[in-house]
Amino acid sequence: MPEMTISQVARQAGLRPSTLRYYEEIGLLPTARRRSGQRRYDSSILQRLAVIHTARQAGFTLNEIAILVNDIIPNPSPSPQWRDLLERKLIELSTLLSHVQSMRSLLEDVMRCDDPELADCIYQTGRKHGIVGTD
Amino acid sequence: MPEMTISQVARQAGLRPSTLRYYEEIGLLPTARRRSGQRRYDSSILQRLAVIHTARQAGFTLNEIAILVNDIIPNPSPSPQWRDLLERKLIELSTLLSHVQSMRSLLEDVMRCDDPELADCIYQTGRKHGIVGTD
DNA sequence: GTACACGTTAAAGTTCACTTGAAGTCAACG
DNA sequence: CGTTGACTTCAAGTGAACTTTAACGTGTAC
Repeated sequence: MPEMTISQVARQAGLRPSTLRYYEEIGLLPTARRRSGQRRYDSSILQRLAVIHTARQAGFTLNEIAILVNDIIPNPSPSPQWRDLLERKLIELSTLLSHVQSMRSLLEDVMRCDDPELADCIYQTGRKHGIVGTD
Repeated sequence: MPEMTISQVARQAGLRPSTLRYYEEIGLLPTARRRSGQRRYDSSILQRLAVIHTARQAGFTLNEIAILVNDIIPNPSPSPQWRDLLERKLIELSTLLSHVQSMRSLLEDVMRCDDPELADCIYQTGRKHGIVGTD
């Protein structure tokens, strides 16, 4: 089995070793086993870090991710309390989705201004999206 | 014309007055005109705040938003430098989009576990998304 | 055996996006 | 005229997510 050191994992995940230690410290990652004091990981950590990364990008806080991966997923607790949390988070995600989409259309509009009427086009785009005033 | 005070704007935008002062301070909002020392806004500010809000949600930093609304949109500068920035930001947005979508599908999968086999279902979902190990 | 790369912890520092607190200004009300 | 309430500025504080620093340990290479 490929035992990886902290910096190997960090390099592959695009993180710093300090970040991995920090994640472990706050309970987002399980305590890694030690080989003479040093952390050793196997490759499954990478998938887990990918999930954390995705969740981060999707606007979850580290705390929320810790709740998700430590409490909600592995616990067979029938408590409907986390259902509310997930429900709220799903709603948040869909508003986030629409915000990302409208932001993309704004940027695409601005990008499309490659004609000679650059200034005008940008100005129109700005007005369309409510960035410049309608003075 | 409806001249609004800072707290009226704040209430309507779902922000605190301190946030508006802060936005003005860092140049994200133009210096508001003063009526005997106090800021006065007209309703166009709300649209602008909405754009800022959308951009925030879409993962832009306040600094990036300031560049977008102050430099890129209103300037007829043909400098292709901001084109690169926008290009990068568009790419970021599409990866963000896919992250949001996969996060949503993860949460939806977890939510769907409302049968008697709750523990198993959650566990399967966790494995499917690489949250629990394949030990 | 000692130099060196890489690891460790604990504590303090950094950045971002605000918020809070102190001290003061201003207009309207009684 | 005084007090109330909403505003002002400026400085310091906050929380999240890390990073940096200092002092120390460990295994390999020469």
